[in-house]
Amino acid sequence: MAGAHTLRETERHVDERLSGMDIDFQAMAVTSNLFRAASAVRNHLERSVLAAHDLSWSAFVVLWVVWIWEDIETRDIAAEAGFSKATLTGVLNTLEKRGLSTRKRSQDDGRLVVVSMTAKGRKLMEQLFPLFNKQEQFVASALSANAQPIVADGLRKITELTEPASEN
Amino acid sequence: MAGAHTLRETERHVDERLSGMDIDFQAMAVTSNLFRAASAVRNHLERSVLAAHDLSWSAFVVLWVVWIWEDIETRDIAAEAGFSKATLTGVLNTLEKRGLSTRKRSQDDGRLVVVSMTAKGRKLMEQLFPLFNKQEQFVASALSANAQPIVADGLRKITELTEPASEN
DNA sequence: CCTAGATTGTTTGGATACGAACAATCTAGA
DNA sequence: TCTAGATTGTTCGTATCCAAACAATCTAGG
Repeated sequence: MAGAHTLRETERHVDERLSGMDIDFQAMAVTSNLFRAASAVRNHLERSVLAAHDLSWSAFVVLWVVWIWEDIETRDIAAEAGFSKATLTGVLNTLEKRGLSTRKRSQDDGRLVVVSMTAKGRKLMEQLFPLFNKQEQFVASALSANAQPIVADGLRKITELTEPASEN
Repeated sequence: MAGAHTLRETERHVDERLSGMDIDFQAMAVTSNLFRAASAVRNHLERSVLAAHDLSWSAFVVLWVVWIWEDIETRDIAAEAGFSKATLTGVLNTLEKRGLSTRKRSQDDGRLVVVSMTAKGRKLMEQLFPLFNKQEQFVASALSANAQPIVADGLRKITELTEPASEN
């Protein structure tokens, strides 16, 4: 990541390059920092927590959603986790092969599939999530106690504004 | 995305599910909102700006970096854009095929490759980036004028804390 | 009861991304 | 000068991800 230029160097260079144009630099800083932060944090969490358990990022996200909601329909997992149902099919195959989750057809509606965790999967999450949260704490420690809720709130508002109504 | 549950519903459900454990909920909110926001914003920008020009996200990022830095070495592009040099090779092939950028070997060091934009690529960015920035402005409008620099700053600090020293 | 349309999960085909191996090139030390 | 090791961009194999097409199932309207 980091590379040859610091964040500040880059921002300064960008300012110069776009000086003639009518650009909202503050808005640009918000989005570009958003992507760099998300990518850096994801990498950090993958390396510090997930790699040791050979879990991909999306596998962990699905595991998390299922753990939280318990007996959740796949269409809801996809919506909650934030990727397509095609992708979800593959991830669920992997988790099932590893004995971490199971699928069963809904009795009410034959089109639906309900996912639930195995005891093994639950045990894994009970062990894994505290470690994960410790690293989340490390990430958040970059912010002052005052700034933390402002940032979390701001990100939530951004999500609500830009997230499409539904569908995947 | 959005799905069956609102963000608030989810947070409440999570709170209940983890009530017994020693979890830093504030830190969890920061990171989980970070990922949802990044994904939602990326989708929004892809659909509202990039799709019309048939540009992938990473193609646009590379184009942006080259546009800003002008005659940049590929190793620096990869670092700046945030993905591996293997990925960069593919993206540069695509951009070159479309006549948006060119590669040439460095004269000082035969291992290095220097990338620069074509006139066509420059024209595209001059047309495209203001539209892109308009949407960035829309994204940032989710935040109050006070909150914008706090969020941008917070994200920068998170990046600096979690980004590995270098290497890709 | 029947059927056209809607909904859901899976499959398919193609795009995107990365680590490891590789060839070309540079550099430091004898 | 010569050579072992380091650095760089590309290739290769593999994993991940998505949109579109598809089959199974449900639902609304006659």
